[in-house]
Amino acid sequence: MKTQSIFAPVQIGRAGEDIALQLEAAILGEKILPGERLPSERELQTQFQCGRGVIREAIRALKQKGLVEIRKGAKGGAYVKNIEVANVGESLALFLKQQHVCPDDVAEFRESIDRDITILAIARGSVAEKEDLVAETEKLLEFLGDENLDKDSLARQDRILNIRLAKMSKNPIFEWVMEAIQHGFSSNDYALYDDPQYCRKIAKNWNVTARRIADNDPMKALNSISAHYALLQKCIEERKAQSEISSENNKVFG
Amino acid sequence: MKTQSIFAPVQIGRAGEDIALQLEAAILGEKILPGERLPSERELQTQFQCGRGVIREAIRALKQKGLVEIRKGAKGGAYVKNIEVANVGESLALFLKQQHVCPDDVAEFRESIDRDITILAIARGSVAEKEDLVAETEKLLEFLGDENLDKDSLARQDRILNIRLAKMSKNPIFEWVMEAIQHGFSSNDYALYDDPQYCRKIAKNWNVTARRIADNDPMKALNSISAHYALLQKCIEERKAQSEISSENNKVFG
DNA sequence: ATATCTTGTTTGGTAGTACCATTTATTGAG
DNA sequence: CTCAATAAATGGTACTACCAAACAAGATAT
Repeated sequence: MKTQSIFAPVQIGRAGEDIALQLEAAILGEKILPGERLPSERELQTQFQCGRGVIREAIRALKQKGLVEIRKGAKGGAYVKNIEVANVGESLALFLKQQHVCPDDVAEFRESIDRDITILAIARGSVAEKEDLVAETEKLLEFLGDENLDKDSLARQDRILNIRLAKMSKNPIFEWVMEAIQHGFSSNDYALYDDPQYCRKIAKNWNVTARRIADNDPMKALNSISAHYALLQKCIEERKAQSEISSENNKVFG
Repeated sequence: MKTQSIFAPVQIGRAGEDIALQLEAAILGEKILPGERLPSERELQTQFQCGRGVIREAIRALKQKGLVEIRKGAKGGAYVKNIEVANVGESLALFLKQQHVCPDDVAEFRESIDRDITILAIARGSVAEKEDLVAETEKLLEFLGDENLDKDSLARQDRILNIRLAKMSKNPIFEWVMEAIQHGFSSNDYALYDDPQYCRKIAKNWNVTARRIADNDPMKALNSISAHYALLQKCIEERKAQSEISSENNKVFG
């Protein structure tokens, strides 16, 4: 029960954000290392001299940012963890969704990035990595041989290839961007794998590209990359033409 | 107010997350448009049949994602807004910080993106835009002429130039990536502007690059871009050598 | 009649309590 | 020693009460 003197420090408004910032600073400043846990909510409540709700909101913010993982029960609490690319990807995906980004722009961007990555991968990837990449593309061809074309498997394998190639650039940012873009915009590729014809072409193209990378032939590899996206563009266009009829508006909550 | 039928009550654990997802879906599904507001916390409390704390946490999550903006007072509440690149940038910045991404990698990535953008900008930018870009670079040179080198002004102008160039690519994704990267990693550029010598070189380089873009000379323009990042790399290295001393460890909780 | 002040209402922000569900640690029976 | 019952720690939820800010409408002064 403090009588509000005029000199009283203003704790007004947004205490939760303050606390969140302090905790975030502590984590980023590595005062609390990944694997360790923050004090319990009730403990923080006494340390910060505030209600538990405020603490909860602060911790929730950290959780949303991917800085901590929350566990229940005894020995539970907010455990500091390493941020995963998925978090950034989610953020980007949300953004792309809300902005109604046109698929062509995404494809164009991906092609540019892919070309950049390919150049770096040829220059920096080890022989083993390059051979591995070729092997993975051959897995893709195998999937294709199966009778029941499993769309999910194909999409997953495509994703693996992209990430593996990105890793070979030895620059984590390219890897991140690739993950984020894939996370945010896999729908187009998915559509691509709906059509068995495109499917075959894409798989073959991947294989050729990988071989050219293994052969350290940048120019031809870039050609393959461009061909890949030319296919994707074509597929997008066809799909656009088709889906101009079906414009469903399903209400989610009724 | 006939918003009642939109949301469904929740029973099982993690009610807060459920609610956050429902609200998010409503926003992304454009049931609630930007500029409009969600029902008040107390209203949602009755609609979802739960405590107000849960509602608050859900709304806070939306706020953290940048989906809503919260205002106090009458006519206050959670107003839906368009997600800004800043949100993606923040998320990225956090990631880069915690992962200790090395500045060289960031510079390399930026150079790649810049080159991609430049090609597109030459191909798609209007004559007016190109001349405008040159004019902006000359502003940079003017700043340089002033006695009191205002670091902030220079950094801001540099940022403006990057964004303007990105805009000329006519692909919003490049623009966003550029914004995100700048937001997440401006410190290096800042360091660059600390040194008047680099400052002058960079400004001159910008001007040359802009002219080459205006002249529709891709190869020479790319050369300038590479020169720009060579300067940045050099600056980063020098800085790295200097700052190998400062390492403070302050404990927060005791 | 217009401008300004006062008051009331709405709404988010915070504090606090109580209770539940889950997880881990401890204890006691066999 | 093993395993089940119990206790303790901790997040999850509900509810209440009050504060602070923003806005609206009415009352008052000029």
